[in-house]
Amino acid sequence: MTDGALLKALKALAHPTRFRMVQEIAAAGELSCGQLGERFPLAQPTISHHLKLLSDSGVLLLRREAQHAFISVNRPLIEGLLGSLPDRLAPAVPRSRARKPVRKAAGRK
Amino acid sequence: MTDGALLKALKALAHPTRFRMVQEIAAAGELSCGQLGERFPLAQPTISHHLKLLSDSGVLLLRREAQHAFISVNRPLIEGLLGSLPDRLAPAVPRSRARKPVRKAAGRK
DNA sequence: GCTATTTATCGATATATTTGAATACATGAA
DNA sequence: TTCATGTATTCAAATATATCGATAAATAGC
Repeated sequence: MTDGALLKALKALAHPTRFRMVQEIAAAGELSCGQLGERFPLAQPTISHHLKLLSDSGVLLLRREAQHAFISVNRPLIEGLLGSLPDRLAPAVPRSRARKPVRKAAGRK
Repeated sequence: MTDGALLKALKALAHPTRFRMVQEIAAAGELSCGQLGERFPLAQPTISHHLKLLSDSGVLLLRREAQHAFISVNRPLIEGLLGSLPDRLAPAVPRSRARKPVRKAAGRK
């Protein structure tokens, strides 16, 4: 996979309101949009917009029930994709030129 | 520490050009601004601006020598601060209400 | 059907970010 | 000092993002 998905998630998280939204939801387990909105001094359309960015990037999950939308954090993505950030950004030291090929699996493509 | 520094680093990384800049520098070990600039179809002031954001956030380190500036990645920050992202965002499951207080250190505040 | 509730979308405005041309700054060499 | 090189800053324009009021859409209850 390319870095596209990771970049999208980073972009979604790189805003103080959205970052905190994820923290609140993680702490609560699951919240409705309205319940989340009560915790921020922002208009409802603004909350809705931020939630859209977060779920479009995969950071949050939406569960729909009647006219409610319940949101939770996508833990696998947070631990997997975001956890891989250091490695994707700056893979351990590639040293001069790998001391031994370590038998790379058959070569790329 | 608050999440301020982390947010700043995320913001710096959440741009395709800057993300790739860090990758290039990580792969090369150390590059001058000019050498880095050759790898991107952007004007020199633009490169300089992106590098400023990245070093202001601590992701890159600048070493100055004569009229050159050599840049490298701040690996401790990448592994430490960025590595802590999943935990800072969504600290492991707080379960219903902690099965046993585990003796919380004296209570908050 | 109508009404209330909850969330999403549209449209406009305010603010922030990205970009590059021109220019300044810093340093080494002549 | 003057010139050349490499990097930073200033300024302005283009683009993107954040915000909110108004309104739409979906749905439950009547």
